Amino acid sequence: MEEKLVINELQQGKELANRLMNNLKQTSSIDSNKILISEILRIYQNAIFMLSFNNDNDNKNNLKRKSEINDKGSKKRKKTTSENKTEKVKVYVGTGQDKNVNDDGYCWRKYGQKEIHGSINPRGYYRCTHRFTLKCLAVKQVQKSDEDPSIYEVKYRGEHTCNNINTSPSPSPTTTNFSVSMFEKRGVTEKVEEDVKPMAKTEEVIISLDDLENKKNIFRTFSFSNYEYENVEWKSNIFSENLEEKLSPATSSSGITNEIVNGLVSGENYETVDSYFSNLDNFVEVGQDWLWS
DNA sequence: AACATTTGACCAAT
DNA sequence: ATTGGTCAAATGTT
Repeated sequence: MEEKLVINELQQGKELANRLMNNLKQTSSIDSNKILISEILRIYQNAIFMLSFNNDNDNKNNLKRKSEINDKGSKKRKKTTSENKTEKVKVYVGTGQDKNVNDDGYCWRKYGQKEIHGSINPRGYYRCTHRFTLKCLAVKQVQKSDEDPSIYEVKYRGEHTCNNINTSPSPSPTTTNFSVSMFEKRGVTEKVEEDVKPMAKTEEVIISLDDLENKKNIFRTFSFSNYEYENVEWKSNIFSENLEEKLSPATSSSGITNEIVNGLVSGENYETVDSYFSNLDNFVEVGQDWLWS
């Protein structure tokens, strides 16, 4: 049924793209087009995201072996003893427009930063602010992608037991900024939805925003398949199909690009949306640079 | 004063 | 010896 979610996302993405194409032929408001493009980008990112997690599941057994063997060893790792063993990890990829990647509804406190071998960008380590007051053991790692500086890879580990005692009027615990991330760059900060809605002047835009709410719910309720915490680079887990590719990040990013382009291109007809956005690189560039500047 | 961040040291695993 | 994750003192911010 996760597959159905992906298909649903892609179908709606195509529908939105078609609508955008019609808008472009006529003289629609720029804002309305921007929102459509944002939605399309977000939908495809969601779909890619979902698919990549399915791939992780496929590889799960291969990756699992090592740590299981290790668990039988006599050595234990430090004080994490209590819940030790197989910790669950959630990973999500946000765009650079997630101006504040940390703003996921929880309060985090940075406790470390490391240069990672083979990576250009350092990895930041965050723990829940309520670690000591409420014994909330959730942690996360944030690392800017080397391949695409506009992408942040965030790895979550451990469950929040703090019930998210907010220090600020921010989203509910289950809300992520992912769904609305494309809108953030324009705005002044925090109140993303409120920044967007005032520009909902045309009917087109209003419909899009309604869709947006639906998408947010879909994405929010989509349950990513957790997988065991492994030594294999989690960044590559997201983008690679096989282990060989994981070891050569240079090829992996282009790998997924080609996959997606192949999926999008359905013919030579220039009038189709598919060919209009036949190159993902341009596609992404449109979303990130041309869109808001 | 009470937080948060930075950053080198420390530790476990390999 | 190397690496990734965490600690904690120093420093910064509110």
